[in-house]
Amino acid sequence: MARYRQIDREKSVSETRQHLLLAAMEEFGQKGYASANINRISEAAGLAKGTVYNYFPSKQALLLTLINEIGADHLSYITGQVLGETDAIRRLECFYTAGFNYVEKEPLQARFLITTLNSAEEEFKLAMFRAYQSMFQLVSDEILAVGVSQGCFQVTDVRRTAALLMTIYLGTSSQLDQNGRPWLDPIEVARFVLQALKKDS
Amino acid sequence: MARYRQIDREKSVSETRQHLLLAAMEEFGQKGYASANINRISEAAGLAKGTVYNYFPSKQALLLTLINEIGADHLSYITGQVLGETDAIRRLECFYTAGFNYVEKEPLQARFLITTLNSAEEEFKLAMFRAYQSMFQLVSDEILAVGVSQGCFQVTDVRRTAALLMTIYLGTSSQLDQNGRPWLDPIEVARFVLQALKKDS
Amino acid sequence: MARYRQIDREKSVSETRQHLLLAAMEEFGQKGYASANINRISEAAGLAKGTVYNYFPSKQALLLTLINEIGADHLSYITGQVLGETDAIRRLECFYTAGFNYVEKEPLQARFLITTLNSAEEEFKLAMFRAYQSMFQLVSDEILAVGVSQGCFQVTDVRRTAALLMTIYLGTSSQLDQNGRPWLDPIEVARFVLQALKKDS
Amino acid sequence: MARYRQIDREKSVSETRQHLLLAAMEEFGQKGYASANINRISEAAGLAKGTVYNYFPSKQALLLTLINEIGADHLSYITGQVLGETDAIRRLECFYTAGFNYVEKEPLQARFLITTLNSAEEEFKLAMFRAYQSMFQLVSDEILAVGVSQGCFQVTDVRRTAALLMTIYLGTSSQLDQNGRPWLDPIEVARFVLQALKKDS
DNA sequence: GATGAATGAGTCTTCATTCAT
DNA sequence: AATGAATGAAGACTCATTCAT
Repeated sequence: MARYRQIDREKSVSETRQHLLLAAMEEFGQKGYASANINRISEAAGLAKGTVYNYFPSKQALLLTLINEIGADHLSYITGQVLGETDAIRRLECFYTAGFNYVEKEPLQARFLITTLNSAEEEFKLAMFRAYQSMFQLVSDEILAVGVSQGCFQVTDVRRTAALLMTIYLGTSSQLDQNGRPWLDPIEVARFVLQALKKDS
Repeated sequence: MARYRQIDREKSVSETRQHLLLAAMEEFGQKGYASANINRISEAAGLAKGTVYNYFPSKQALLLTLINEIGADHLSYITGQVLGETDAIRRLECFYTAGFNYVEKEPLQARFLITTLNSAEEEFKLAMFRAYQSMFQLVSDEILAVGVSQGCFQVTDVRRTAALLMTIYLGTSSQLDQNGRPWLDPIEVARFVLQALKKDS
Repeated sequence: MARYRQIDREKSVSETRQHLLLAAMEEFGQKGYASANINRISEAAGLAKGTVYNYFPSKQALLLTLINEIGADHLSYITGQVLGETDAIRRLECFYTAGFNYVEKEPLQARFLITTLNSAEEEFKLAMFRAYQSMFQLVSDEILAVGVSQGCFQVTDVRRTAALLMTIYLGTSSQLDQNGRPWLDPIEVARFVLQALKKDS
Repeated sequence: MARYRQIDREKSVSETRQHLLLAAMEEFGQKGYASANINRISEAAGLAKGTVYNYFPSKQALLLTLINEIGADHLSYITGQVLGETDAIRRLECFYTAGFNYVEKEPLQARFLITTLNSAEEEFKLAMFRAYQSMFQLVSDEILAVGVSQGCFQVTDVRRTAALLMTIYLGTSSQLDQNGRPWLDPIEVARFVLQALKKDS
């Protein structure tokens, strides 16, 4: 019963998987989990309806895979840049700059992450939080705590402040203009935050 | 076949409408638009399946009505309190305090607003933005601009800063703990923001 | 979106339910659980595809309902007739006669019961056994035990013998000819069994 | 893309076929035709998904092959033992004993046969009947007719009685306990039947 | 012969919506 | 106004089968 389309045979299994993940990322990012359509994902990846299920056992599993893979990508992108600096102030600037860069460089990934983070489904929100635990650590341990010990930040509660900084990052970086580019400026945001954190002299 | 409930007839039309809106608010707030279920809403309102359609022409219209009604409620709550103050700094504090109070006082409304604001469906996000236009005006005209003219805030771009303050409000007030109460403290948040805005002297 | 067929409004809810059960009985009886098609059932009942789900929450629940309802019907039919006799020999004859009559009178029910009893799905077989527990009791307590105490049967193990008699009933009554009528004769079967049970004098 | 397993090449074509038949027998025996899964069969046989189709043109053909092969095996096992006896009474005892032995010795085969015989699909039931034609002949010609001519059985209708004896065999031998062993005792069953058949003296 | 990725028809199930009562 | 039975489009998922390698 199975009739083959003129398959480009240069497409390897892992490439197909990547195409599916890409298509799924777009679909989930655009529609959210509940409205995402699995058949559309297969077809957007150039495959037949049921083919996603050769790669992922369920819609849910597909989303969870994406959360982990893209979350890790996002994280390593930001972590890499932040830890490239030693000065806490530069690290904080870098956090916002890298974060906004990610949105510009990988708008689909960014959109997916924001949509999923804001998803109404508790389960996926939780998975996102788990995936972002390390980013929270980054902000609290490698930026705030370092800034305090370097004497440039004044922070009463590191965890709450870290939560605030992440909230600001997530909120501002997801405000996009018509063209899907961030509307605010990471430098401005960083300046705002630094002003709030800086030690009164 | 339709038999009337022998219900005390004190339930007026507008009360029924309110029950529906209440039930819908909970459902949409909990599940999001796509996963919300119209039957569940009817039943939670103590009505039969089809009755919602006597009040609202579609699921979509129901949500849009809610966005406008609850948005307006939220807005007037905050506006009322903010404009009760004259000092810009007090207004800003009041903005965050009132905002957080709203979440504690009307958790269902707040949850609905957050969920809808974060909804994946562009249409509803837009409706929310329209409904929140006035809140944006409040922050930029009645808080920031006033603070600048009172000489206590230093702001380079009022609109962007207003966007930032609203982002901070929306982000922080939606971080709830296990019990559904805000995790961060509005005073702390206000202090953070004031620190960032205050004029170097 | 719902467009109505020219509904015969004389059809009450419970009639619809009965139509569905009837259609389901035929479908399950003919195809077995796994191959039965829920949409076909709705349509055979003169309803639209999804309508079964207004009456039964799932394919499985529909089958279980049938097992219980038809099982009880079958049981009461046979029990009624058997207990109408007092003599154990007459009761045994009556057991087979009534059983075969049921097959002729209610061929669809009978077919459903046989198919389900032989179903490959453990779950449904179990439900059938539960539903038939009482028939087993009937054979062992009201036929065999009575026959022993009346001195006309000689039985070493009542339970095993009851199992054998039920096996014979189920096996012979499900052997149908081209026209769907039992091929063997209940009287003959009863004579065979009586011969095997009768006390050597 | 196809890489050969570095498997010792002692596995001949016919061995592979046997593995497939074995795996299929288990699957069909456990799940029935409709719920049986061809992929699971391939995998249980240690082969890739598509490989079944090098041996059998379709799921259906695979089942039909099994019916014939296992039916023949079953038949020859029983026939061999029955015809080893000359006395009709011994033959009848032997029929049940051998039959029950088969269930204990080859539980998978037996389960397959029972499941298929009870299958809801007419087609397969028919194939089973064809495969069992000879067993029916055995009972009627080599047991009953012989018994009659030896003067030890009294039978009015040989064909119907043969059908009854087979029904009893199939019904009793498929009643298994928790451990998958026959619950009834072939000797008891044979005694029951002999009692029913024996000539009144 | 063996492989397994791809196919796509088919099935259960959900649910917004309609409308006769 | 309220009811709720009926509708049917839509979507997640299964799986027998094909065929390029």
